[in-house]
Amino acid sequence: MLRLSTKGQYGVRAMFEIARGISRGPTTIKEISERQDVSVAYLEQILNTLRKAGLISSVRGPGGGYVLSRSPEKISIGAILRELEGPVAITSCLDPREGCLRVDGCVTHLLWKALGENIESFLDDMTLKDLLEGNDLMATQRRGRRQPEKIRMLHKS
Amino acid sequence: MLRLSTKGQYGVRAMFEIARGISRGPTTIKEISERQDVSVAYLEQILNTLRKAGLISSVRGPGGGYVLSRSPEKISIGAILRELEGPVAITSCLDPREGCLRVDGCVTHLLWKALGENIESFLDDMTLKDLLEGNDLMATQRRGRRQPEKIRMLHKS
DNA sequence: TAATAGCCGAGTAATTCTGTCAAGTATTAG
DNA sequence: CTAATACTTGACAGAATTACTCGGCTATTA
Repeated sequence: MLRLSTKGQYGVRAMFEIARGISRGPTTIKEISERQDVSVAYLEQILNTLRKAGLISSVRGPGGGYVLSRSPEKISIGAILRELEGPVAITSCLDPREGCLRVDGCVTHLLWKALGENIESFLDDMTLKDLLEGNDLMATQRRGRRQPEKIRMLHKS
Repeated sequence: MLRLSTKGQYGVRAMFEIARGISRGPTTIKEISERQDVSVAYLEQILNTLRKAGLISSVRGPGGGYVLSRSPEKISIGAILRELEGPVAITSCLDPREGCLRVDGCVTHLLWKALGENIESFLDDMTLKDLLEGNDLMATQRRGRRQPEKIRMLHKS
């Protein structure tokens, strides 16, 4: 229940790769493809959407690739997913692009709305920076470093 | 993004109708169909699943219908949805019925897991009783009654 | 000017969703 | 006992969505 499409998942993983490569300059589709095991053709489609949305920008020609349009802590997971999969909308009723006929007097409507807001605030609060820190942590956790705030939650299990 | 299937939605609405009809005895599929505007044939499928799961029980023959197997506050929305749509699993990786190859060292895995747990606790905490109270509230809210706890959240907008 | 790298639109196979349909079985009122 | 009521079950099918692929193009730079 409530599954995310591969497009959204791959999109987040691609953005993570671009963020991770910041110091090395633009990251190519080919690199992302190899590191995240997603086809080049599919990534083209995904990254194109994200570029048009202004989350990343591209550099063409040799030495080119993709770079983040702003710093990792300013790019939320929610922002990425919204571009690739549309707004959080548990039911079609709650999709601003569709609309609902029987809103009034519908308890379940309120229920789904509250759930949607819950999810959205989770996703909007989590950023690429958090993913980067979570990744650092996983790589070094045996050495007992200080754990970044939000990532601790990600590690309770 | 993250849409619930109609099966799950109708299932919750059907359970709400059965809960609402408690004082009148068994609720028939036909009644649910009329009140919630869902076809009888589709409801048969849905209610059958819920019956096999032990959430409702059926009474056959004239005067029959469906009744809750336990009291409304003991039936969570999460329990209903899990029967109709399987466990919360943002990605196939997190579906216990499937499994994941690349769990280790995958930050996004932790992210989706945390989101899933968040959603699940929301759904497991919300029960049919809350829906009933929310409904009462909507019917009488102009008269300034005391608002049940959880429903207040459902009314912040 | 050739190689690199992104840009773009169309198309398609597979899967999932959203139901319908037909033919039962159990129960009870009369 | 029988007719009407209601739930039970399995199969199936059309529509929509997903998850991609493919072919050809444009921009940049070494």
